[in-house]
Amino acid sequence: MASVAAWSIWTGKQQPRMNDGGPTIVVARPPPGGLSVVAPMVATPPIVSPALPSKTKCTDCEARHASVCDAVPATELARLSAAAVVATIPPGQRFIVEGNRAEDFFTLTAGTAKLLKTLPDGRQHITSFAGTGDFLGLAVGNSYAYSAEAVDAVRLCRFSRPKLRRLIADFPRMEARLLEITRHELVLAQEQMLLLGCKTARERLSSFLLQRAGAAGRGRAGGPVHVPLPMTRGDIGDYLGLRIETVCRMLTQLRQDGVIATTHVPPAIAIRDVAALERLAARG
Amino acid sequence: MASVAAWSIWTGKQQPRMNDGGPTIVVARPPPGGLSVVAPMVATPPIVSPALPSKTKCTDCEARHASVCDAVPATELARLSAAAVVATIPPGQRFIVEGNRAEDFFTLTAGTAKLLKTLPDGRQHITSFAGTGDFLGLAVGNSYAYSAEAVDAVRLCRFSRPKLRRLIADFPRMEARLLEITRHELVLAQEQMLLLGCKTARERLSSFLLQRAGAAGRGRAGGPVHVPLPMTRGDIGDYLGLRIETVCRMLTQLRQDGVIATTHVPPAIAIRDVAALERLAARG
DNA sequence: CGTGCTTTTGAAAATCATCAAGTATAGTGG
DNA sequence: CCACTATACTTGATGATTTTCAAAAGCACG
Repeated sequence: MASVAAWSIWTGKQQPRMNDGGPTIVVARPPPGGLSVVAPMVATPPIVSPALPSKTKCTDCEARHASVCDAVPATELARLSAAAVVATIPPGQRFIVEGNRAEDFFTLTAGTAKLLKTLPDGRQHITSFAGTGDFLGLAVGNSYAYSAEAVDAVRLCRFSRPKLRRLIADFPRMEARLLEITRHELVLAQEQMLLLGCKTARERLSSFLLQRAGAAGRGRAGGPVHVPLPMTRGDIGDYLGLRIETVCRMLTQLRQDGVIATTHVPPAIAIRDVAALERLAARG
Repeated sequence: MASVAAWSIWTGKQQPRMNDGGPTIVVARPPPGGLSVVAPMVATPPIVSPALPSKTKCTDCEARHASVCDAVPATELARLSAAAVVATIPPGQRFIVEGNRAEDFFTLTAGTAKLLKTLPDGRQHITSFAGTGDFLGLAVGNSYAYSAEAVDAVRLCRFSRPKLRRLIADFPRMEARLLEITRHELVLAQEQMLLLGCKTARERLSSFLLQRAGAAGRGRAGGPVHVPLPMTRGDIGDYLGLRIETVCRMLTQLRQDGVIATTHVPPAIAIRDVAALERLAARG
């Protein structure tokens, strides 16, 4: 369930720069919504940490067992809380910028974020949607390997690189957990490559909906499966290698075939015929 | 340089089944070439270990520093040699079958292998081409996550799961190295997703050739860059999400534009205008 | 009740896939 | 040494899926 997109904590300077107070910028109120599509590579990602007080306790965190934090013994959670800074990111805000220095790592505790890579001319591809428990901050060398942007309201814990390194040194199980999670992430990436390389538009959409259904929790037997879809059609397209219009058309088709039903508020779809969708996901 | 596609040594039964003599089948001579396209999921992968004697020493291995074996101190290489079984795989032979029990892990010491995932209806996607130093055997649970097939003559070292686990226990740096390599693999996978999701056929081909040029060693300054291409056009298509005919046409186009030249023997291309190819890889 | 954004639908265009055929290369056996 | 076969590669013609361009419809917000 918990996927990672983790991090190169050890890469780069072997000698950790300790007194690293950090250039992380904390902004009270970000420019509302408007983010240019073409990533402003120069912008330092503003981190918002309003509303929720930082003193939220790890002991109460419902994301704990789904995340890397699970590797910290319950008796030591105070250590973890001390190292983490809780923040809330408003929808649309980019909190990791590909190519920027990787100073921080994040664990999502609520909401959904999209992880994306951008081509020089502005085309972009969403490599995954991160949810509760996911660990973010994969870096190549000292730079983030991808950008991350809040889809809906996101709550997360921020760990500075030195503090995370320290935690891992103190709790070696964290390293094993990161490796495990990374392996899983790699398997998912390979499956996504299979989808992008082989599948038709309808197969992609069907696979995506089933994947979301799985991520949304164990599908209860019987009735229609309810699947939240906080991301836009454009996001879905960027994730599946399709244009927004194609996503729309395929959803319309599935709706007309009675396989799914859609709701605007909350943004979601209901899978009315799981078997049919599975058939479509595999054989078009 | 060394990529991994590594593997869930710890996943599954925590209790390692020690006296696991192993069902690994060793065949002196495999059926020549002919492998059905649709993977026979039932077949146990035959491992061929002819010609080269198993007593090849790790001390002499030119792949050592590019691989996970680099984590074993030079003074302890005898331990490593004792754990490894050297084998040679003839072109076309599948030595890892997706879905089969993951009993062994492999380090390539020579040649090129293709790692692929197959859809129930036979469509397949090559997730990567593995070369010297690469570590193979990524598993989900106890089953291999992908198949692997020799492209040209492949030499590799085979480690049984228990023996590798033991090595890692004895040389903890191996675990760190595996993590590092896996991170790198994940970054590459994300870049491939970007390619598959966004790029046009010509951009894909150009990117691929540049990638191969990089894998083939640091391009020397000046003259045309020589890039070995041991895989078939069909393989390239399966890797790039294109059909074989499209691969051909794009290569022809690049040739006619004077950007590359091709040779049949040895199978390779020469990049005559690196800058032009880079332009094509980014902006079509 | 406009304004702005996302979603949806339609029609035309384009890229890439499919179908088909022909060429080249290597290996085999007469 | 040369047919003969098998495989890989190449090219052409056609077609289909998906993209692009365009516009309208549905909602949210002030």
